[in-house]
Amino acid sequence: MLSNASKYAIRAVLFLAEKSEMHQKYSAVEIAEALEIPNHFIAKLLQQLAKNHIISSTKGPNGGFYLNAKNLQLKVCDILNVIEIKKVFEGCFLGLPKCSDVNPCPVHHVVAGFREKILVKFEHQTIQEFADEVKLKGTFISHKGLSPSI
Amino acid sequence: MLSNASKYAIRAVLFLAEKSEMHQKYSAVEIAEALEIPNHFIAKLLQQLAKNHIISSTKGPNGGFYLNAKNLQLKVCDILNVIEIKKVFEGCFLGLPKCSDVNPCPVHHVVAGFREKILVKFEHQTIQEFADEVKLKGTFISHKGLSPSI
DNA sequence: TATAAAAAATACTAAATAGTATTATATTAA
DNA sequence: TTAATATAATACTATTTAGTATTTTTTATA
Repeated sequence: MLSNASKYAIRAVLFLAEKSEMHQKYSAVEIAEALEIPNHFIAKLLQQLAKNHIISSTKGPNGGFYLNAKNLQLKVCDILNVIEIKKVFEGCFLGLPKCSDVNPCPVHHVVAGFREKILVKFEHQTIQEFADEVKLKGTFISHKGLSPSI
Repeated sequence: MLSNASKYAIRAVLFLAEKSEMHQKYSAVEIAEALEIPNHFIAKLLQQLAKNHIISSTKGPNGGFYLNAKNLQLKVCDILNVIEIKKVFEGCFLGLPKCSDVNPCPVHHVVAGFREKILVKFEHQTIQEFADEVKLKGTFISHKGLSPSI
C-alpha cells in the first residue's frame, strides 16, 4: 500500500519529532542507523522533505535534520504528498476504475472502513500529536536492539 | 497492497464463477473485454491458474476457461498463492521487521483490524460463496458499460 | 582562512512489476 | 485431413520502484 520510500519517510519524521524537544539535529547517517534503513536512500528522501518544508535542515558541522514548531503541526499526508506520486488511499482494492459507495467492488465496504480510519489519522492528526501518541502508547518506529528471537 | 496481476486474477475468477452455472467456457479475449483488462496479460495469468488447478481449461474450438465444482470450493488465497510471490497480508504497514501485537508499529492496531477481516474472507470464504455474495449484494467486478459520468 | 562536516544535487544501477509479441500445441468440426 | 480456434509456452520490452555512488555547496570552528 505504501512504498518503501513513504514508510521510511514517515518513520524518519516520527524519529525527528520524538527528538524535537531536545533541539538537537540528526544527520541522515544517524537516522539511517537508528531506523535500520538504507543510508543514501533516506538521505535523498530527507532532502526532498526539507526542500518542501516538511522538515528543517542546516548544513555544515553540527548541522542535520530537525523539526521546527511549524513542521510539528503538519500531517502525515503532507509527507506522502511529497514522497508518493499517486494518491495512496484512492484507487479501488480490486482495481475498478469507478469504485465507490454507489458502484462498489466486492470488497469495497471492508476496505472503506479501514481507509476512512487511516485517512482521518493521516489527514487530521499533527506530527506532534502522532509522536506524543507513540510515546504514550509505547509503540515502535524501529526494532533496533530488539531481541532477535521475538 | 495487491499487484495488478492479483487484482485481475481475482476478478477473472469471480467472472468465471458467476458464469459457472451455464457450463459455458470463456476465452481469454472474452474475459479481457468483459473486465476491460489487458488481453495478453490476463491470458498469461489464466494459464498460470489453470496449470495450478485453480481454474479449468480446454483447448481448441469451443474451448476456454471455466470453473468446475472443485474449483468453486477454493479460496481467494489459493489464487494469490499462485499469482503473488510474497505473502500479501504479512508485512508491517510501516515496514518494521517484527511488527506484532507485542511490538506494534504506530498504526499496527488500525491496520490489524482490517487485515483480520480481509484475511478471514480470503482464507475461509469459497469462490462459490464469494460469487453468490456478489450476486446477492449487486457489487461490481467490472465497470464496463457504466455511465461515464459516474 | 583552511579544514572538516554535513546537506544538496546529480547521475547512476538493480530489481520488481506490468505489459506485449510470437510461436507451438491441442482440439473440434467441416 | 485440413482449417480454424483456443490454450500453452516462451521470450521479449517498458515502466516503476529501490537503492547506490559521486560531486558540489554550505557552514561552523580550529
